[in-house]
Amino acid sequence: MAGEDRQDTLFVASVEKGMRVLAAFGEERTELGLRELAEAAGLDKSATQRLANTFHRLGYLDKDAVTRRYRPAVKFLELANAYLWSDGLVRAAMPKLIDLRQKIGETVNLALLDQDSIVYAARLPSARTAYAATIIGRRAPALNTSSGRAILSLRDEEERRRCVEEWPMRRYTPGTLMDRPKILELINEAAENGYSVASNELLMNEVGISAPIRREGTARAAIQCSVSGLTWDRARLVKEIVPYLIDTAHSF
Amino acid sequence: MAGEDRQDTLFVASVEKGMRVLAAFGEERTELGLRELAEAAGLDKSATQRLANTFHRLGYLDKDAVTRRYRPAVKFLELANAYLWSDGLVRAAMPKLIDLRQKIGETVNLALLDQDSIVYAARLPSARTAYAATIIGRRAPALNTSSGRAILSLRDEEERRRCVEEWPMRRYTPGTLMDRPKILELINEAAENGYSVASNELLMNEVGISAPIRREGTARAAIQCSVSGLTWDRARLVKEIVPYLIDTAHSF
DNA sequence: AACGGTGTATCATATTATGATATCCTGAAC
DNA sequence: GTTCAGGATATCATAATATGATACACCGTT
Repeated sequence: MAGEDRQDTLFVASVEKGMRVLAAFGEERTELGLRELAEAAGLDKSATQRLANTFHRLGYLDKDAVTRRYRPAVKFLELANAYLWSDGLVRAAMPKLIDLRQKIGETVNLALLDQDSIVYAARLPSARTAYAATIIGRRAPALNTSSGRAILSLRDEEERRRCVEEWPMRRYTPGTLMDRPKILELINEAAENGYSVASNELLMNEVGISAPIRREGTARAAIQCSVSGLTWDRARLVKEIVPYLIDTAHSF
Repeated sequence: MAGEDRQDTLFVASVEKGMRVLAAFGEERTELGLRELAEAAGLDKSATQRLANTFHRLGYLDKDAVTRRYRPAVKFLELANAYLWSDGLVRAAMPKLIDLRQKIGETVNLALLDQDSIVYAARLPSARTAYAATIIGRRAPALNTSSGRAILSLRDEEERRRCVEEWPMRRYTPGTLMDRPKILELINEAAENGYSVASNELLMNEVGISAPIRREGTARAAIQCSVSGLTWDRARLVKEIVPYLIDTAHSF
């Protein structure tokens, strides 16, 4: 191939297609037939058939013998295990998260900043809550979470402003804050206080309080506590949770 | 291609090579240079270079700018998230695991049987423990775990015997039981009692107690409690943990 | 300064992955 | 019971890709 259509010989396009198949599954697509999978992955039907069959034979996708629909297999969890071993910050954080959850008796999570989102790498639920709030790997816009805002609060003002202007937002509840100036104000407030609070952003009646982890270079993680807005008010949070949260976040 | 070397047109070999690269990472290989990665994946150096570069561009591998070594990226967690949404049993189990952990105040896990191993799909640590015991995705031989034995206890005697004969074992501690007849005896005992106990198998001083989940067809999951062998004896376990464990396991 | 090992860049081409298409199967509608 | 539409499976000819080999650059060690 010549000119601008020259082949990129350091990129394996078949692998990219393959990963689009795996990435097609998620909260809203838990099992898919071939046609749906092709559509969700944006691929040709024949390619999807080959790729799905390949992943099935490799053990990454299960195929229902009756309905012929595909869904992720347990090997997906092994990939996550590899990540959890490779991230020194997650390894260092886990015992501290366990201690914190024991101490305050509420749900504790570890959020990592990844581009303009946060992704939960550890979830220590204290009591029953929505399933989405108990499993790792969930991604949410940084601007809409107390963790994202806490992490950004360690950036300088110019960069905070730029991030708030450019990064995406998403409404999860009627209470999700979509007002960018207000979000910037909350981030600046977090820079003052050392923690950030978000109410009803991802779940109704859920209050998230986060403190950024200061460790090695640009902050990319925060510890978050999650409590019920029905049983906690701001004063009580500041008194009973914030000191321990900040202590833990600063102990790295 | 003709004859027995005929191309398998439903299998994408490049994708298989790609997944070997991702699967090269794990507890003992948290970050790898190209040469190490090629060796671990059993691939040619050039192929490894292309595949690693591809995964890096797709966001699945991070590359250290200084050392040029690769390691898994956060997107691995998103793949796990997809699995956790797609497994109805894990979704159904989570609130029950949270309740059980609250009730007994000890670590609670959900183990899934996958071929001849168990893989942890949910981990609810109660107190500080080894990192390996707090993260999902870890795989262990079914025969060496209380969960594997509990699940097998629901199979008929003939199949139990066959599994104990054929499935692999692995020693983790000096206390890991490697005696197949003895393991079969413990599985039969679990069939009588409805739960299985394993001491010092994966970790020293750790006692695992598991009850199989009876739900839809062949049993493939168990709920496990993990306690310290230093503070619990068998009588106390039977009195204070087993009833709640079995109640939870039977509530599906 | 020399050398070995690792990572990067490039090459010619064999082989693979491709999109198109034919065929089969199944559930729904009539 | 028959027909039909849609989804899944199987197969094809070939364009394009992924390949292993190899040259080169760089860096740490001796």
